[in-house]
Amino acid sequence: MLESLFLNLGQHDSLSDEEQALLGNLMAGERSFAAGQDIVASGSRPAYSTLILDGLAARYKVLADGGRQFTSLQVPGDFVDLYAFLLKTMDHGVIALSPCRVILADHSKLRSITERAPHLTRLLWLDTLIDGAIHREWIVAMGRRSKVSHLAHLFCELFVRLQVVKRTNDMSFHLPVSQAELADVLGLSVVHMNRVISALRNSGVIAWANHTVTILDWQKLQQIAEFDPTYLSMTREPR
Amino acid sequence: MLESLFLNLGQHDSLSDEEQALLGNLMAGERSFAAGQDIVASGSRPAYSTLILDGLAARYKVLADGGRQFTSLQVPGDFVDLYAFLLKTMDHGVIALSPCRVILADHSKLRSITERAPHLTRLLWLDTLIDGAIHREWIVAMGRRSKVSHLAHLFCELFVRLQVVKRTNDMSFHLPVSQAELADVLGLSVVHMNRVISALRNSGVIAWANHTVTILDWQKLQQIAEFDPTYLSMTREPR
DNA sequence: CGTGGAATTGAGGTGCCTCAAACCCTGTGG
DNA sequence: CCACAGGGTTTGAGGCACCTCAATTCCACG
Repeated sequence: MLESLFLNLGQHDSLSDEEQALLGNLMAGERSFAAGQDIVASGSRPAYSTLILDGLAARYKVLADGGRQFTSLQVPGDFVDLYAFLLKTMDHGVIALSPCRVILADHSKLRSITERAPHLTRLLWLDTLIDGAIHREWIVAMGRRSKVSHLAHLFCELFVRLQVVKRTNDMSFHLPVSQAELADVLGLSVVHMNRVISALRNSGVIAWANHTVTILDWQKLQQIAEFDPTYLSMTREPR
Repeated sequence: MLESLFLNLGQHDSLSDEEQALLGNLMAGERSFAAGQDIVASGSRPAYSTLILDGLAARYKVLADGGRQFTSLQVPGDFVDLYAFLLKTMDHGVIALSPCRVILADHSKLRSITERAPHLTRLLWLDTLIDGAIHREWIVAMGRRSKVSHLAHLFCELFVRLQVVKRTNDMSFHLPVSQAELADVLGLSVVHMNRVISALRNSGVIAWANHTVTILDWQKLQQIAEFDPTYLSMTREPR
């Protein structure tokens, strides 16, 4: 059941049986959320962190004028709010974009891992660091890429991340979001989001139907995106 | 000499004398960098992390067309690349925006802290988590704020962060960057950056001369920025 | 004084916005 | 089985934000 978590953490360094057992003991209490529901509320002080088992979620902030911005997308095997363990107060919300099955990690147990399992602690820390690396990549995309390139980059990133947790199907993956939601990822209006998607479609590198993205030309998609996966730390080495 | 680091880490939770001593032992080897020099090169695999003692630095990425985007600004008391300890390979560079004095932390020593000092480990982890929180706020600013609001938000953030490490002077702080460099923070052209600055100046909430920003109306600046410092975790509590 | 980098201003073009309408699904009730 | 409702997608049109290219001014410094 924690397959995705093991795949996710295990791609950066090897996970011992003992560590897998510790994680098995850490994660407890499954929950389900419907699409559109808040998994974690902004301003709350959760006593546990949440791991996604199935589904797609996103972190977001809402501004006074009602504008919403997603700051990340979370896939199976991702902790949506591991940092809340130390940050304490949520300064943003986490919403389920599709039906989500999650499982919880008590902060008290996380704390005891930091007291007794340094290597596992480093791997969990690493998980939050990759989160940060993805944020930096998003900042670059928002600031200096064309919108088409930004979208291409997002697709590259999602494809690679989903591949790690075995949620791709050949060159396609499920992306259960509306164009309005995607617009809140890229920081665009719905109308313009639609035109950017059309442009990428018309260039023939991707297809998108039934909430499923198919990469038709991976080479060219990476080129449009200037995608370099280094920031995802996909090498297995001692950490 | 590690005053800024102690102020920075100590604002979130209390730092014991023992922990201060550990940090004193950790940090060794002072270096200086001139404005414009790379402190850490993109693609490198540093064996140590770098703490800023004095000066202003920034993380950045450069795209194929030459466009540059800063992904963060680093002030005294900040680790510029603490995450390299676990991420291993730098996927971006760090540049000195003003003359910088720094001091180093061997990754081997950092590792031993994670083996023997869990509370200090959590505080260092927290430091990287706040980094991430700042990134999320930047993403929101780039995606959904007006450019004037974005700039105002940046000034609010810098003022608060600099205040923590005692680098403000009443309501002013030193900001040794050109407008072209600021443009690479906000993701704008130099020309438009200049117009955004003018707009904020003309609204009477800030003054900016001799590389020094003076906040004339803190209330109103926060209002324009919709600034809520929660994300900076400026509360002292057990972590 | 002269010189080079930074700041500022002007002007014309493009990207992205908003408002608005049409179209296309899919699900639901008669 | 059809009609309709409602959300999502697509298209059109006019306007503002931000771009690029270019010129001018300002300043610090040799």
